[in-house]
Amino acid sequence: MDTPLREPTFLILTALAGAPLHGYGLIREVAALSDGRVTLRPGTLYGALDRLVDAGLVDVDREEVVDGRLRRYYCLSPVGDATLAAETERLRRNVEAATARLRERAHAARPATPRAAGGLA
Amino acid sequence: MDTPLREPTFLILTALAGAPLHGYGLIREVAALSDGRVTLRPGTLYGALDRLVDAGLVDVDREEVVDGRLRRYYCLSPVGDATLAAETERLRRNVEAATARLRERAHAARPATPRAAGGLA
DNA sequence: CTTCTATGTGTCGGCCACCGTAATACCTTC
DNA sequence: GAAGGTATTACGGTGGCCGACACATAGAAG
Repeated sequence: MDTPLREPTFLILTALAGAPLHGYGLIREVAALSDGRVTLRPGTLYGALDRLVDAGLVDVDREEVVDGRLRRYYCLSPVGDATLAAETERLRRNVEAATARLRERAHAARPATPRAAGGLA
Repeated sequence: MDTPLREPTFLILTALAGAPLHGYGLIREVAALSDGRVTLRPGTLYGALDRLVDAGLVDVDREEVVDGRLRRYYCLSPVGDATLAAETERLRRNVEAATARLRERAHAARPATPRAAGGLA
C-alpha cells in the first residue's frame, strides 16, 4: 500500500473521514463529493474495501441487519487518517507544481506584457 | 485516455509544461519537482511517452544527435496543456474535499476549542 | 587495461488496481 | 408479478506501472 492511492480509493477514504458508512452509502457519498464525476462500481468498491481493511487503513465499524440483509459499516482507522493526510499533502504539492508551470506557460503564450514579446518573424 | 492520470504521467506532463525535455532530462526533472519522491523507471517513462504521443497530449519537439546517439525532445501539445489543466483542477477539488473533512475530524477528536466543541455526551 | 559510474534510449514480462457485468436477495411500488 | 431501488459478492478483462535487462558512449577510478 505504499503505492500512491488512485482516485477511487482516495475518495473512499475521504468519504469515510466524514462519517462511518456502509458500502452502498459510500457509492452515494463519493458521487456527492465528486459532483457526480465518479460513480463507484461494486467491483471497485468492495475490492478496495477488502484491500483497505487488509492494509489496516479502514476498520469495520459495526454490522447491522436491516430487513434480513447484512449492512456493514466501515470507518477510517488512525492509520488511514494519517495516510489520507499524507496523500492529500502529496497531491497538494503536485497541484501546486502543475499550477505554477501552467501559469508561466500562459504568460509565455500570451505576450500581453509588452516587454520582449515577439522575438521572431 | 479518459482515465484519470496516474502520478508518473501527471508529473511527466507537468515537467513538459515547463520546457521541452528529452527522456533522461524528464527523469531528473520529475525527481526534482517531486523532491526526489518519484523516480521514473525507463519502462514507465518510455511507455508513458509512447501513450501520450499516441493520444496527442505530447508531441516530438525535435531530435538531436549527440555523440552519435539520438536524443529526442518532447513537448506538451495544446491538448496536453488543456488536459493537464483539467486534471489539475480535478485534483484540486479532491484535495479540498479531503482537507475539509480532515479538519472537521481534527476538531472532533480534539475538543480543545472550548466553544461548541463537544456537542454530544 | 579493466571496471565502475553516469548518461541515454529501448524492450519484455508480470503485477495489481480498477472496471464492467452479472448473480443473489429483499422490499416497495405499479 | 414485473419493475426498480437497496445492498453485497464474484469473476474476467484491461491497462498503467514496475523491475529487470540490453545496448552504447564517455570519463573516472582501480
